Amino acid sequence: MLDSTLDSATDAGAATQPVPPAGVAWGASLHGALLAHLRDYIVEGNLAPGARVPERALCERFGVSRTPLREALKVLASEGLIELLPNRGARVRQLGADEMVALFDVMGGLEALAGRLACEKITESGYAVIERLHHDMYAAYLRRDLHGYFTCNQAIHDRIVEAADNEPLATTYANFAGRLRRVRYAANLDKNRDRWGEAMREHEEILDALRRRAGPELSDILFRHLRNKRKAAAVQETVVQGTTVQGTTVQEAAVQETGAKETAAPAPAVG
Amino acid sequence: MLDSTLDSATDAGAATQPVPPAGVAWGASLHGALLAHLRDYIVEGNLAPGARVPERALCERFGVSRTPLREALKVLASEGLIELLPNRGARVRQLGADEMVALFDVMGGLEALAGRLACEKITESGYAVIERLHHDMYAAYLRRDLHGYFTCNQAIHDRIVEAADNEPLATTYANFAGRLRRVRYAANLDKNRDRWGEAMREHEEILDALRRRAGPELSDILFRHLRNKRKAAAVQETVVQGTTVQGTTVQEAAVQETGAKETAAPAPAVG
DNA sequence: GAGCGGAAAATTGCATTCATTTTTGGAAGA
DNA sequence: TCTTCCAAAAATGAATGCAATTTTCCGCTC
Repeated sequence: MLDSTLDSATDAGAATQPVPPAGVAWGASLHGALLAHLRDYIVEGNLAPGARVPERALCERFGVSRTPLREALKVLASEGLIELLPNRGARVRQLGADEMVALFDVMGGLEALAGRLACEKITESGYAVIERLHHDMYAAYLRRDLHGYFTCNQAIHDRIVEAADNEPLATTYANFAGRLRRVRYAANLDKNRDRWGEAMREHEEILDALRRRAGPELSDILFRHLRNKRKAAAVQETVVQGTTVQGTTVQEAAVQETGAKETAAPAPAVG
Repeated sequence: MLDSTLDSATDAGAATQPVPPAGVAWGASLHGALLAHLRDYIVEGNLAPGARVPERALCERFGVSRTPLREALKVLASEGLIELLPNRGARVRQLGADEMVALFDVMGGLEALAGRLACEKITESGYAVIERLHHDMYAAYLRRDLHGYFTCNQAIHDRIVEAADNEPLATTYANFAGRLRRVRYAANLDKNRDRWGEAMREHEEILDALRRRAGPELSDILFRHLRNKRKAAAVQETVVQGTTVQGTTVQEAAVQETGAKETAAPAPAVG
């Protein structure tokens, strides 16, 4: 059975990969549960980027034999989270700057699609929820509450994807979000007030287009929004180790292989 | 029944999944090779939709033991090609009408993204290739050459994705293309001349927008193009059994579980 | 003839085992 | 001291084995 130490490994309100990849009850089987746990384990940054994935150790940690673990590794490799080297096992995928740009663009394309579909399908109450989140976010912006801002921001984007009501889209979105999860942004909004204001204005446009159900327009805005987000973010891949955030807890920063250090709570996204 | 002129339209220039999912040399390992073979085997329709995936038989067919085969099945499940039922093995995923619509929309979103990125990155010579394909396609249209039309059409879309120069996008695109591969269209262009002309006009717009490097515009056109394609296609999921094309080799035909048999060739895409 | 147990057979899921490759560690030599 | 080489140890990739679940099939009952 799976070790209880992993139970708390899941992140706060993040869209890691909650969507069953194929409309199937994956969580039921040992394979599905192990896969989810292992994915979280890696996405959370418990393994340094570029580091080998230690089969033996993970087998003990998760209390399974190598067979199901290796199956999970193959799947994670197909998700792009790790890479398999012939006869050398698996390594945690390390993102170069260009790969990161590519992933960001795909995220932009997926959000653009989500926005367009959301305009077609969202209900009035669904819109109301997003509108309220938007106002909450604006309030957080006014009082310079980064954490509150981030939370609302992510919730808005997640709601848009949800409103698109497209299962493969949601799954794919979650996959790419997970891949980019370990990427932190050096230039967060503290140091980049201009971007913060700009992002806030973009969100005004987003809400407005959504209100008018202007699909193509919202689509375009969302893509540019993601583009600007990337451009504003001086990228830096870091490793967060130790206790994971659950609500209000603060993470410890542990340096691994990179000299980079991030003391504050994660600033997962700007914008 | 479908016209016999479409016989070879199956894997004309199709983008099944040639892109290595993670920039790794997958083909080198047995796992990678088996995965590719098995994916093709299913995508080609050798297993009926909804049918059980016979582990034992496939092990013999591919000459491997169950361990690597099961690993491949897990990956294919994560790709959405098959589904895993706890203690009941794998089944070939069967697409309902709504799921098909969802997949088509994602394809539209991915092509829209590809078009936008292509406008940013395509070279003049890259554009020239697409332009030539476009003219070839138009010629095929004029002489009512469905096969030629399909081939050029698919090549154009593939080239756009290629021009986007985004590896995760290409991989994801190939994945969804594979999922939709078994979906055939009852209302092909023979019976739907209106759609054919409309599709041709849309492609004129596509080329024009690409020539002007009008990213957002091309993005929008491509999404609508895919939408129209779906709407025009009376959908019907079929099983192609029997001879599969593998280079020049011809595989044996084996009827499995469904009496359904389709001798004529697939009409993979319209427009 | 249709519906219903129930045991045998097949299948699945996972652990274990084995051959091969890679990595490690240290001794020998420059 | 640094490099090179080689054997031991570890790790990987795949096959096999085994318990548990599911499916099949045959006889029985209604």
